[in-house]
Amino acid sequence: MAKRATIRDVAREAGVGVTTASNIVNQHPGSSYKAETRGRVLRAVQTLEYSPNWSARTLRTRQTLAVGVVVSDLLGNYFSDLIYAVEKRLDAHHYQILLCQSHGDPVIHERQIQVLRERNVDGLLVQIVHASANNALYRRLEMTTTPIVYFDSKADLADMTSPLVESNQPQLTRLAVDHLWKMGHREIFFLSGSPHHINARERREGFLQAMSECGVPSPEGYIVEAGYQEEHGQQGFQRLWESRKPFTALIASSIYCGYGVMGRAREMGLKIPEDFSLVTIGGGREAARMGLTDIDQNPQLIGETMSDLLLTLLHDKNSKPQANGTAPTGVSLPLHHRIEPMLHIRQSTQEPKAQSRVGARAAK
Amino acid sequence: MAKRATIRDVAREAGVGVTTASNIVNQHPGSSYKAETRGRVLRAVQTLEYSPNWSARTLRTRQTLAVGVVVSDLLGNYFSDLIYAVEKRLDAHHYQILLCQSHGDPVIHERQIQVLRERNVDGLLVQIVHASANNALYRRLEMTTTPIVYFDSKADLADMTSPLVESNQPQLTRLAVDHLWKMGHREIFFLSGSPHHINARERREGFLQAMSECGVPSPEGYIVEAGYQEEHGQQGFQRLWESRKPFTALIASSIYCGYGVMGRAREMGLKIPEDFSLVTIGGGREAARMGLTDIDQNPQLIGETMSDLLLTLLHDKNSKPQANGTAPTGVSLPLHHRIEPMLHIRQSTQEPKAQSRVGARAAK
DNA sequence: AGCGATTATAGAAACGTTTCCGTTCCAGCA
DNA sequence: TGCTGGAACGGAAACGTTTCTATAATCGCT
Repeated sequence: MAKRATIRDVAREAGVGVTTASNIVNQHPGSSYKAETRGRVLRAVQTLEYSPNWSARTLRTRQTLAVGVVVSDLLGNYFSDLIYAVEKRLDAHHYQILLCQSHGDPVIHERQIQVLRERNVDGLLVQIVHASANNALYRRLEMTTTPIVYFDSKADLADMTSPLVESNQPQLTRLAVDHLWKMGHREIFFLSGSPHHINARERREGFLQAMSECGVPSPEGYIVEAGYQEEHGQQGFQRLWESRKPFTALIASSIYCGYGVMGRAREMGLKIPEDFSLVTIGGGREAARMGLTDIDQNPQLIGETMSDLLLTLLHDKNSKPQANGTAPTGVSLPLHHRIEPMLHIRQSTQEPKAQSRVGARAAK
Repeated sequence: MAKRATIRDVAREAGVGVTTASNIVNQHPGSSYKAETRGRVLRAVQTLEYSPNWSARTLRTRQTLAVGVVVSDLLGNYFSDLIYAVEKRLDAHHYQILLCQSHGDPVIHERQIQVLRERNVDGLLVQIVHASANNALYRRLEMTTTPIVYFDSKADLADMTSPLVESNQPQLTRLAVDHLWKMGHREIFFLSGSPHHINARERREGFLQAMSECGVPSPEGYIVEAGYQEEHGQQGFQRLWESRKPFTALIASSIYCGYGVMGRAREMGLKIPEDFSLVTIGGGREAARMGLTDIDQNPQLIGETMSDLLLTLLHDKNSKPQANGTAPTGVSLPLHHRIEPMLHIRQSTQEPKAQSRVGARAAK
């Protein structure tokens, strides 16, 4: 291919100065040119198939119109839904997204962020993973002027200045409890995620509070340590089963956990929802397909919120305090955004039949 | 934040020339420096927290280490699996990926590619959508020196010079037919995708051939026009049902189509696999979860293949013929890569019981 | 006619690299 | 001693923009 035309070529072709060409091409505000000149330049652009060199432009303007997105993994549709929304939103504002996966490794996580910053991205969207292990990283990032929006979880940091978007974690379990309780369930067990995970702890809190408010004296007994994966669901269900505790409803920490429960239940000849009801958390479209009552985290809305926050940060750098110590001068936008989850009632929950308390029957 | 240090700052701090600093920082091959000088420079880099300005570097070297990925949509896990693999592979070679969605709109599709090219990406991975509508676009891209790997479908172009990776389309249906036939099924219907889609046509061909080879005289009668979405599955199944044709097995064009079938079947009181067997195409993990016998397109392998192809193109630009007309000088790599699908046998298929030919029973 | 104000245009600097090309220094050798 | 050649290093050009500053032209108005 012939060498790409430069702005100088355009200027020469149109018989104008390079400033003129540049201003006209970029529709520089506050510059006035005769229609005829403008026409000549535009025609030159056409004939030479000129398009500006992005590197040169960003070198000069220090604006890449790119934002980095760091996510642990793209597997599963939670993050792909989220990124779907982010891409759509940012694209509308002519921002490109640079996608990175950290595969759950704190070291890679940090490296990816580092690389993105060296690439001069205008902003970052980073999932918070291993809040404790990466604490130093997040603290360092806070010293930076790079606009950042975090998501999915909280960092251990006391005074964050960057906004954070996540699900209203306690509400996830609370919605599930309320739904089941209203249906008449009284023995509701929660197969919780790993206790190391702060989100899991919050969901646990939500569960305990909701149960308390319903009048359950010591709800702690209704928590089963499980995890987010299918095997955790299996193991958790197994343990619950062997404990002989009676139950009529289960809340699974994730849809995978839910699958584990369903698998074991089937093996044991138990039917859902006839023998017990099941609510999953964050199952998305997959839960819909499976007819599972589910608490929707609304990843799309999360993505949109993140994008909007980042866009305002990008648009008005002042909203983030500069690291040199001066106070924020712009509008201070709220830092912690909790996206409200939604309950989708489907076929995996129904009113309990008194005689079908699973554990009780097993204990007979 | 203080202004970022430049290579000149490093040079000054280390008391060397800027060339020296640059060479040492980049470990420029074929340059020899005293260990002591190297030490001084490296130390300066540390103290100044120097990291090179990416735009300036790119401007000079014309290498962005970025590749653009254009995909119709991130919804569903086919593409997220694919991109998961792509990101992983390219990241290992220090390439970043710029992600775009075209939302199935040919105009946006073209714009995205345009934008990416203007950003001087080193290469492109583009899904072929609307092969006919975008024909001119693909032809134009072929005139370009930008390394490109296409995927997911074929363009209508006669002489492509860029490699293309896709599933072995006919094999998708053939595998399904073979599996069902071996199990003893004889009345196998294919709920096909939209006939405008070239992939659907090829899958149809595969189906017809496979059926012929099994000895079915006129297999055309076993094709039901449906589509890829859930409602298409519903409608297709409905029509099949109303046609009263007997069948013992169905092949669904996609997992969504399969869901549609399952939904209607349930409403009609039909059980899978007792009343008829069902095979879906490209259901991935979701099919595994649902216990559906499925033809796996292996998106991960597709992603890896694409990445590897692009990497060789990037590494050895000669493998792509230059647009100036000279013949390709490098190794000519095969252009059309068909990834072999895999059959996963699960619970949605079983041997047919002679008395349960669905349509026949309905006709009684 | 003269003059400031506005409009229309251009030249050249600056952004931060990499790299071409050149210089210095010194050991080795005839 | 004079010369060669390689090792070690530095100056400055070039990449293609945007933008600062300057200049020529036009115009309204006294």
